[in-house]
Amino acid sequence: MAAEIAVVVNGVRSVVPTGTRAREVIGDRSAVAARINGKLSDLDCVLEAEATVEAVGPESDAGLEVIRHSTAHLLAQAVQSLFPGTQVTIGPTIADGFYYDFAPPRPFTSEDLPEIEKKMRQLAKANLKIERSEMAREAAIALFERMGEHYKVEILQGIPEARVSLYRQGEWMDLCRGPHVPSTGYLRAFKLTSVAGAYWRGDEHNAMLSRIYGTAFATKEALDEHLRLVELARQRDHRRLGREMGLYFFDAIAPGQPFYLPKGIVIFNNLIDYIRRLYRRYGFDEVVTPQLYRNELWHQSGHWENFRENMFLAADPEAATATIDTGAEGWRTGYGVKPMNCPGHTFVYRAEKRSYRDLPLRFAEFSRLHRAERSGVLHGLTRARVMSQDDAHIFCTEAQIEDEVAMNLAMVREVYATLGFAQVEFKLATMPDAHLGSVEQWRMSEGKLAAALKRNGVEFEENPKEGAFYGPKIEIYVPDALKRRWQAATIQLDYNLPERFDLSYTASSGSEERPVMIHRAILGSVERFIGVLLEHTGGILPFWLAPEQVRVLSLSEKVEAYAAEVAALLRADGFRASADLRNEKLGFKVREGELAKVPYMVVVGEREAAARSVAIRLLRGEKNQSASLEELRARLKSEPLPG
RNA sequence: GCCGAUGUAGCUCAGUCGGUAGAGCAACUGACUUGUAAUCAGUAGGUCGCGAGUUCGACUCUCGCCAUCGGCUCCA
Repeated sequence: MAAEIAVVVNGVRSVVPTGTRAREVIGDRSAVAARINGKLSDLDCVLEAEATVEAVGPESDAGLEVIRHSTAHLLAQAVQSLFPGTQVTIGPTIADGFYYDFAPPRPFTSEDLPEIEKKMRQLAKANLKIERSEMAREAAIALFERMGEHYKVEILQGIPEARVSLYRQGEWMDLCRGPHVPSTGYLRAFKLTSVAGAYWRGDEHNAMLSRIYGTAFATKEALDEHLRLVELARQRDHRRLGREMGLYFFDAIAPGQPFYLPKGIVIFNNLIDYIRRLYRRYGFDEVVTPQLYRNELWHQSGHWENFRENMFLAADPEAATATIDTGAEGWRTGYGVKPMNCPGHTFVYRAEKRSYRDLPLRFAEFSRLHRAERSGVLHGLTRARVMSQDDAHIFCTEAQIEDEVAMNLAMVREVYATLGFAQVEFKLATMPDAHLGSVEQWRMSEGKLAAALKRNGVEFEENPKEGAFYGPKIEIYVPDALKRRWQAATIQLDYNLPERFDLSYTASSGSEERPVMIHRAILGSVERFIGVLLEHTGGILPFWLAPEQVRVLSLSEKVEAYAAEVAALLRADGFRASADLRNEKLGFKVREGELAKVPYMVVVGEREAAARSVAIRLLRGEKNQSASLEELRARLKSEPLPG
């Protein structure tokens, strides 16, 4: 081995003795880790050959990740010292922090967090050195076996490498790939945020572990700023906005189902009207099919087998035995409320003899769908038990698939751009392990979806094995205020349903062929979309969607009649206008208008009444533009209506 | 469904050791006649989520159920 090696540190070349540690060649004392030949490593990593070394600062993405990962270890150390008998499992970093899953004698509660956090601070203050070591995998298994860490043993048994790395800080140690900060003193700004249950390895058949979430930053200031932003995001929660803006509410009498108030349904209806206008342009035909079907339908469609747990079922009161699922033929007497429109649409398809000249056929429907969601998953409008989708089923030939998917993607892009969603995530969900059809057919359909995506020039990632069992799909995700991702739009290929319902069309050759079905929704669930849209906009909706578009504020009793006349005039023009004639000061009325997020406030006092004019105040305080009544009406009429 | 937490007036929340409840906003009434994010005063409003149990006595302690919140699993 050479006595000296050449290193390039942050772009500067030098020669150091072999065995020098990365920390020694990096001058920067604030560094939390090193990048050696591009690989993230500990600062104590020994340099044994020529290397390029870069400092990883605490504020960089990689540095933050190291800090968070090390903080997760600190958490585990604190927990094991406070709660003997607790086993550790895994503790990864996540988008804004980290978590650690434990198997404790009793589950943790949020009341345990302050004590754990206090212990973490003590351990951080002790500035324990964090040391890496390696050992043979078998030796590590024996070691953790002795320590009673059965989950770690299970993890080790799944690791292919012969040698594994361990990290020790003080008396405590953990199996870990690293890297970590050099000592616990580097961890200064962290906070434990919540506790939750989580299944071991994410499988609900496994044991329920106790998970603790936390976050960590390079500085106290960055941590405080993050906590402040989280708090601001909470105020955008659509459940809060829905109540504050008087849009909808929920009641225990109908779990998971919104009561839309007059203002809320305005948003709902205008979104649907917008999609309807697009349907005229894109060539869709709207239909309405039944809500309640004999269970025979669900047997034929496969929903009985695959979706029954999520369906609301009802007995037939006229049946001799009014049961739902008892006895061999019991199901025939029952009904099921539709959770999807697709089976109904196959009946629309079958209503006539179809030929290749008819295709593609595009049937759209906005009917309400009901799904018996498990109680723990409900989440305001974004996860409800009733929803209306801007649903459509396209029946086409194999050769038409790519064009159809590309056309629907264009529609998706138009809608999301119009509604102001700049960062939409596209995913291509591919063949799952349990699937119908041949691998070749799957790869071909996936290729068609990918080609349609590329034709639209959108970036997308694969979502491996996440396709439906009957075909691949394109999923479109949008984030809520807390950056949780919700699936909105979807485009799915389906070879199964046409088969089950024996659909066919006459080809030009005269032979009977099987059409392909494409399920697609642009907004997805209109409920979910409204929820995400409210969080995205903070409730400040575009003019065409605003429940109340104009509010006329009267300055005193003397101008009551004029204010009412202005509002009536605007209503006659078709605007959603109201007048606030209450005996209150202007400042109070303006405040309420702001809180209600009315885009136009129109102030009228004696000056305006005399001149038959108004003072326009836009939302967010852009104020005081005097205008004649005609100017106001012209201005409102120039507000764009999309589609 | 699972883990943890929460549930008090329309909304947001206090309520100590077990002795049958309080504020602000909203509502209603009145005064004020208002110029761009909260005028003042008064009045009314509660089976303390629901049901059992312990106790002389339960908003408070115990159990069950329901709903909600944060996660997990599932999913649009």
